[in-house]
Amino acid sequence: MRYYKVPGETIRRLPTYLGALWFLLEKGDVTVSSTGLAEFIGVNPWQIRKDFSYFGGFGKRGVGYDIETLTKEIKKILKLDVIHKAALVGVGNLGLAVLAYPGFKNYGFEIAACFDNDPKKIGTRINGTIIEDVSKIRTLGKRGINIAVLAVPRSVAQQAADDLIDVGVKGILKFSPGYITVPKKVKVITIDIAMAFARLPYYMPG
Amino acid sequence: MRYYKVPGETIRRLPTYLGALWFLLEKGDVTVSSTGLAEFIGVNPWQIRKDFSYFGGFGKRGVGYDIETLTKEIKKILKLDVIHKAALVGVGNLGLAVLAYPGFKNYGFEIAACFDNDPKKIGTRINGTIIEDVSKIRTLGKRGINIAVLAVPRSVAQQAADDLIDVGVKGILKFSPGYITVPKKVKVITIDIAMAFARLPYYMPG
DNA sequence: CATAGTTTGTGTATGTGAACGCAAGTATTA
DNA sequence: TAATACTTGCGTTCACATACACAAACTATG
Repeated sequence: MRYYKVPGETIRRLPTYLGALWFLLEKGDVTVSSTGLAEFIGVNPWQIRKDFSYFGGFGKRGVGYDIETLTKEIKKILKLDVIHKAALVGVGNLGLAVLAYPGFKNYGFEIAACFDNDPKKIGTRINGTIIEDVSKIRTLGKRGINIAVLAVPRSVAQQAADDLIDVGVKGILKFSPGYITVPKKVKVITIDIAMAFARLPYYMPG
Repeated sequence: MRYYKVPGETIRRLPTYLGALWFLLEKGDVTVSSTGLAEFIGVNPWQIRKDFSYFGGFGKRGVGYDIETLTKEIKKILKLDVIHKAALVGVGNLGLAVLAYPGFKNYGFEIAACFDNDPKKIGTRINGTIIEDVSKIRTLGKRGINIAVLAVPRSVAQQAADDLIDVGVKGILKFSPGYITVPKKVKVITIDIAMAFARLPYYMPG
């Protein structure tokens, strides 16, 4: 492991590789070449090899990559080799979709707490977790949760984020549009669906 | 307008600017400087000026940018100055969230058709549109719809995309994980929630 | 054991985007 | 009108990411 200076783009691609590897593993494959993996994902083979080389290289020349080993190594790099407990704030349509999303478990995430401010929802059980009042966010610190999914309207996103950070949350996946201010040591990744959508017409012919 | 060679990253940022401008307009502001807009969004002022300069520059030196004019210009660049009818394929949790998402209208999108393969859902009305059987996708061509949101499981994503492209869809916003093959003239933007999530632990301290 | 055929790992060239600085234009004030 | 303060537009420099080529390492085969 060199970890010398890993490009952000490489980190962005690692989860993609992971997803593809699971698929191949399920299919019964044992090893895969950079070429095979590349055309499965839709990128160039040398891109894949270069990405892995930042961490020392996981393959065997003349053979390829052992899928199981490679999976483990990538998980280790991304710190996904331990279970991460996450909290969901905002159990609206989007929040429900997140709860039902099958992909999270694969990556080692477990939604261990849900919060909402709608009295009608509070107390109901969904997917095995009881929806709590947002005021209970401050109990999170003791529950070993340091990741949160923010699926609330823009107007309350900053407040919710502040509360989460207060109790030790270090990473936030935010679905609300707009910019929020957070301390440097907190990582926020924003998915703005409408904004992704808005780029489509530009690239469409006609 | 020079349109000489616009970086993809610039196009990626334009919707963000649009979102911020709406907010400022609602607040009652009339003009905004690159510095003001920058700190509102969380980027550098020269980034914003550079981005606009690719299109010829919309501001007035010593004053700033007229918010209303700027909004119109950005919409024109992104081809958002006309209403785009879109189809939703897959009315699961995520599909419902998309339907309920308030942001789309702002950008000029209208979900004009919904499809699912669940007999229990077909025929029911949601947000003003009736859910149709996926076999009805082939009627889309006559309805002037050339954009689609794909919120189906990975296993049927390729098939659904093929069907959509057959009837003239040119742009797809895909939520399913995995890679799909499409003709060059079709633009696919993928949002893989789990994958975005998977990057978080890497950037978190501890 | 030698040879042919694969496939990785990585140094380098090329391309693309971000950061910066500054001239040029605009408003304001005296 | 002149001077000052402000803000844009854009050329240039620097940093990062991709594309590529090729030596090194491994397998298979006769």
